[in-house]
Amino acid sequence: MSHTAGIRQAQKLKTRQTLLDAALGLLEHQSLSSLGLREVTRTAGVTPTAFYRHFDDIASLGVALVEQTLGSLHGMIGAILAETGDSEVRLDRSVDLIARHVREQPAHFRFIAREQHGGVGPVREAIAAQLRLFAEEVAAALADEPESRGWHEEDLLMLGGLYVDHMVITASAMLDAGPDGDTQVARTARRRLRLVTLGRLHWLDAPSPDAGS
Amino acid sequence: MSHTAGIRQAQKLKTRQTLLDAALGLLEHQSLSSLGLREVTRTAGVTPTAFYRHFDDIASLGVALVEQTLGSLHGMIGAILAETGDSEVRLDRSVDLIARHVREQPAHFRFIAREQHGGVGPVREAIAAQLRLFAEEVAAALADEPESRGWHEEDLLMLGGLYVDHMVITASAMLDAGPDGDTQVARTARRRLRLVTLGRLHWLDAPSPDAGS
DNA sequence: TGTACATCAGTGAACGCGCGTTCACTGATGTAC
DNA sequence: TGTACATCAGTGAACGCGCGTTCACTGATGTAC
Repeated sequence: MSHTAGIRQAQKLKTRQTLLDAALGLLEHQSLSSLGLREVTRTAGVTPTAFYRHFDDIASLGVALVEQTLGSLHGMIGAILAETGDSEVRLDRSVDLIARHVREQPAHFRFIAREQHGGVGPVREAIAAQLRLFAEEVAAALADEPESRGWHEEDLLMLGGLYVDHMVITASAMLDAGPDGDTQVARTARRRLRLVTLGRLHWLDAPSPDAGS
Repeated sequence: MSHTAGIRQAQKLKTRQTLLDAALGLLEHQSLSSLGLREVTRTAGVTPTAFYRHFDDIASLGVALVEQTLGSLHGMIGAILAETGDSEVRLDRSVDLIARHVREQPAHFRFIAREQHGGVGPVREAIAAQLRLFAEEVAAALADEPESRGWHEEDLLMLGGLYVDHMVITASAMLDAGPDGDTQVARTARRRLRLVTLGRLHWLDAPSPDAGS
């Protein structure tokens, strides 16, 4: 049986997490492809060889980091989608929520923004897959709203992707702006969202050019 | 005087360009921060030490690459903005133009997308500065259109930035999709642009929440 | 035009260094009886 | 509960390798007279 904690297993997981945390910290000022195995283990306080007990190489540590990092953001997406009330208020709250998360865990957002188009293939693919899931989640939530009556599924997915991409862009812009520029970035982000929302409300007014083909 | 070609200077510029081209080629499959000086000179066919006759280090080669790469894209922005006619047609043409440029010089777009949030500070800043310029160019062009009557300058800049960001996102998505997925990406990109354009047309219908403060 | 000297882009050898990976190991944890 | 053996997370020494950077150099190009 294995219902006990398992001291060995617990220690192993702890070391693994230490390695992931060390890597995430280092990645705040460099990209994954320039991150060294020895650099990570040095920061984590373990021997270089210990690394191989947990990951094949830096790339697979990167993939694990993607899953952990974007997993922690699922809660955020949920919170945004659960918002109700006036659309203007919801919009403000969404931007505030992103801003708060970015301030609370900047390293996570920095990592995703940096590696989304970075030099490590498997990591890029892992991020793309997760963001696609997010877009689908958002699309599904949008589908339940009255404003989405009559929308094609493809268009809902397009809109979901638009929102997710803008979430990433906004987060990244906030990181670049620093704590002082936050307000201005949030202000612009809110306007962009408002414009997209306006487009959404008038989507069905316009004839769809390729509806018949 | 120096109105003559200057054989020495011409040769130096040629070598410099060879280094830049070699680097751009290598950057198709890795990021700048993992690019080695020796790797570049080996590909360019010169001695490692020759590198220092042209650049202080890899980072400053990166900055030079940004200027050259985004310089070549100014023409594209101009071409898109010069389009006239039905808004639906303009929109299609814009996406086609991006698609063509991405197919013709994938390495340039890949480099910008990758290093926009990459690990090399000076390069990140150079890209951000250039994209800001692009956004201002677009905003200025939008200001001349009848649809922009009554718009605040700040909102025009917001819209310009929105278009530029989407250009980058679209280009990046096309690179990821490869030649087969191009059509689908272009299709989604067109819909996103249409939605943004719809939002634009109804921007002044809605009351601006912070107009009075 | 011809000569004598200066410049300087690119060379080639050399350096010290940190890297990723291997290997045999140690000792705490887990398991069978 | 106690003992004897198995497992395996983490150690520490060692390796070969490519890196960025230095230095004195060479020889074609540029310049002054």
